[in-house]
Amino acid sequence: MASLPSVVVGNTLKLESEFRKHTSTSLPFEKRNFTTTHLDKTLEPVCLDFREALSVIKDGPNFESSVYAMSIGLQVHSLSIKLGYESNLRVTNSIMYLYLKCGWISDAKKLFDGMEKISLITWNAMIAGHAQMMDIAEDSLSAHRSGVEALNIFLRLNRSNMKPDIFTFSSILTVCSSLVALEHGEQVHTQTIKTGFLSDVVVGTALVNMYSKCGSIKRASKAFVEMSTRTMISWTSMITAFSQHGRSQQALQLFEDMRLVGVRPNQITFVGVLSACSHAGLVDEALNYFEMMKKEYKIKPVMDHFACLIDMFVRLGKLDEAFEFVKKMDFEPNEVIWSLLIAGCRSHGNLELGFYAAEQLLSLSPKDSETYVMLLNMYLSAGRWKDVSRVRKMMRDEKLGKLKDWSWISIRDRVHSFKPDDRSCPPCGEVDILLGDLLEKARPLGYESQGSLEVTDEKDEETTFSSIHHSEKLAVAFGLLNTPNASPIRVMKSISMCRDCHNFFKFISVLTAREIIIRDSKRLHKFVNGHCSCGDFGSLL
DNA sequence: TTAGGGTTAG
Repeated sequence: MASLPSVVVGNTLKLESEFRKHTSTSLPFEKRNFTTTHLDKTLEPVCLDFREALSVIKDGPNFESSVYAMSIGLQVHSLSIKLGYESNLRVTNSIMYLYLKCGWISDAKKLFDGMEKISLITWNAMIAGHAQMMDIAEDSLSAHRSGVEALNIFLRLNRSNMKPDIFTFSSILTVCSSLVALEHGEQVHTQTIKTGFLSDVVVGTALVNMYSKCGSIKRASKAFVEMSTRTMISWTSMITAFSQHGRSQQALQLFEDMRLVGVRPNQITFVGVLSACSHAGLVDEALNYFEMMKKEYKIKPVMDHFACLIDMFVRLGKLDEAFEFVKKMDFEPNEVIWSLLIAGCRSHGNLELGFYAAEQLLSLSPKDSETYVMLLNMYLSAGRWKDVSRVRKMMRDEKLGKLKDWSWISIRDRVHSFKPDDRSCPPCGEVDILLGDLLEKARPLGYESQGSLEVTDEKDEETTFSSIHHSEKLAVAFGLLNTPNASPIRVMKSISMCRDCHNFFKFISVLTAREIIIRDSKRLHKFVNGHCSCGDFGSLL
């Protein structure tokens, strides 16, 4: 293998500093003084040490800058071919990571398919790259597709003559968590035991996270206890896991244990801690930890921390205090903060504050379909027709269509998808019969179908209709029919659950004596014996 | 001497 050019004509550092200058700014993307021509000029005299240049590009702090970095990446790629490094695995693998990180999936595939020889790192790049695609995907649908593709690549790797390593395992476990694919995750767990890679702290942490995200707090906790070493991230994962499962006391206890053994928490740890307080309505504790974070650990609060605190006040119905906190922030509230307040105002009947928050939210020109639908529902139920048509017009202007309601359930080696308007998906007859049957049984127990508001894309008018065919209902029914009695049902959903479905699953969990775990676009819902781990709060459509 | 992996609220 030819060695890489270590003598740099021009200056790699120059490229680095230019790149940093344009990406570390807090200016909104469109206001940055940043042009490709400018970068071309920077790049021109640079005959690169490819690794260094690429690592600079890949570490771009956000998606937009990464996309811009592609203009450099492409040039580096073609330069690498011109200079004869096409078959240099280190170079090619780096370029693969770059493409995948920037979301250029087809280019990565083209590169992968065209490579004469590949190494384990190439496989790992493809898997980790698809895993990261899940995070930057525009919607849950494409995120899900990336995840499934990552699983397929992992299967292909297993069938090849190469063996996965710690990097493969940690990536694929993350994919399993995002897909709520417990059975795949369990298989990977077994593999990590057989290969001895489970002792790796990153693999162990990924395993904790996988079990938690798949709804099994018991096994997450077991995996955590069995780790021989733990990093701050391992502790944070477990704290967050307890918090997400509504086990606030355990989350806080674990945080104290973490401090006791001298592991320093970070910003993300405190998000877990504060959200645990929020779930349990522990106002004093939350405020104490907030102070501790600032004073003892010198961690600057970010929007996420405020969101936890505001969420806490909103849950308790203390809307004025929530608003006070919003005013106290050093920065402008974002879409999430206003949405929290609006949801709170709706459930606690404080419409005036809700309308005020809605105006603030609209002035941020949100791009998220779900936000618009939430606003639309709010105005509709208040009979504010002027506002209804205003929001509709904004949605038209933003070219936002109907919410894409998809759900997935992973059973054994297969992932099954469901969408409400597709009556051709898996055996629909049986699913319909079961749903009808459950509906009949739920009514005497007190279930009332509420119907739900939805926005149609073509006719530009809302219709109220039964939510009986919402995708997660189909997926859960399919799961009930195709898994052993008493085993939990795990479903992933592309958008927020609606109130009606949320209510319905409580009854189903009683009627079928099953745990029903649904991860929607917002959070984890675990229905056990008529109750949901979200405490019936949270942004339901 | 190596390109690569794990944690964030609603």
